[in-house]
Amino acid sequence: MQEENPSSNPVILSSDDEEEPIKNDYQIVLYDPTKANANNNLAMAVAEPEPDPIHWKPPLMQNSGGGGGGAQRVLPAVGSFTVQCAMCFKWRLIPTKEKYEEIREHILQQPFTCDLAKEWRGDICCDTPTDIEQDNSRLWAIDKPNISQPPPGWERELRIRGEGCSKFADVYYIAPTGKRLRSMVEVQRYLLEHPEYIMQGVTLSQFSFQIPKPLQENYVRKRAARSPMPDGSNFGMARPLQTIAASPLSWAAPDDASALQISRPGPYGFSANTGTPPARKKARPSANHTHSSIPLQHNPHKFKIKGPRLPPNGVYDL
DNA sequence: GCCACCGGTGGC
DNA sequence: GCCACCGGTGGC
Repeated sequence: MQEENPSSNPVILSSDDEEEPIKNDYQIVLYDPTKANANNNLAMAVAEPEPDPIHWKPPLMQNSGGGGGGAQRVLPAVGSFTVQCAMCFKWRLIPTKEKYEEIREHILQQPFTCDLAKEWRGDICCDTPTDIEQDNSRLWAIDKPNISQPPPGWERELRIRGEGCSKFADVYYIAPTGKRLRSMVEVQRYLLEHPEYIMQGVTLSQFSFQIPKPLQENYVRKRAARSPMPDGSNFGMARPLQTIAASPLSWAAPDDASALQISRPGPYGFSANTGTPPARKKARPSANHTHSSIPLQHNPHKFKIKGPRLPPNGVYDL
């Protein structure tokens, strides 16, 4: 495993070939040209190449509906998708989101290679120059592998949050009725209320709310420490107060080069060079690298949900 | 009033 | 630190 890059640059740099393209064999990467009308890949890059949180200003918002609480930040839409060839490590743009989801669904079992791109680009092969260089002009994020395609008629929507937010992105599923669902619990509830989908064969295993991981270090604001007092109290505060005068980022976590595990593939890391997942304090069943099937898929009819806000037995029947 | 977006929390 | 979930809120 190569050392992580302490700078804020993406780790997979130096474009292509020679310079060992890094540990990630066939990572899927979403990249985001950071703004609308960026239908087209090339160098849209409205974004400042240098992340500068202090002076960062949201680009003009081309209104997409309601606002959020607090400071408004732009949510760039993912404009394009790219997948790395497992043979030559070059990036290949995937023409549609649907195609991308199709590839992603079985990426572990069926690694992507340039050959597969012949389907939409007949003349392509591993000798063809890379479609896109990894540089600072775009926001790069490593997606999770083996996410089911949404059921027919449903859409999986990924919304990237602005820099400095507490999370990188949100996943929503849009039901055929237009209803937006934002968690497994909500999907569960919705399916129970609309048994027709269950009759059609829709199961929870077809949903995943996993989000990609940004390569840019510190894109996501780090969470303040909990319960700093020895006695467990927190001076009555759940977190540091963010005053109006303070920059939203002024109390962000201090610079910390050690916080860079962003450069690795996610918990499901599909880095063929290492074959090892990032070290975790505790191996969680669903994050176990040794079995590569989709989490939740083992028993499509019974889905055990972790977490506090659950039915008493923690098990939903579908 | 709706809902898109963001923050925060508990658990691991 | 990451994940899953969901409440709050402000713009529309």
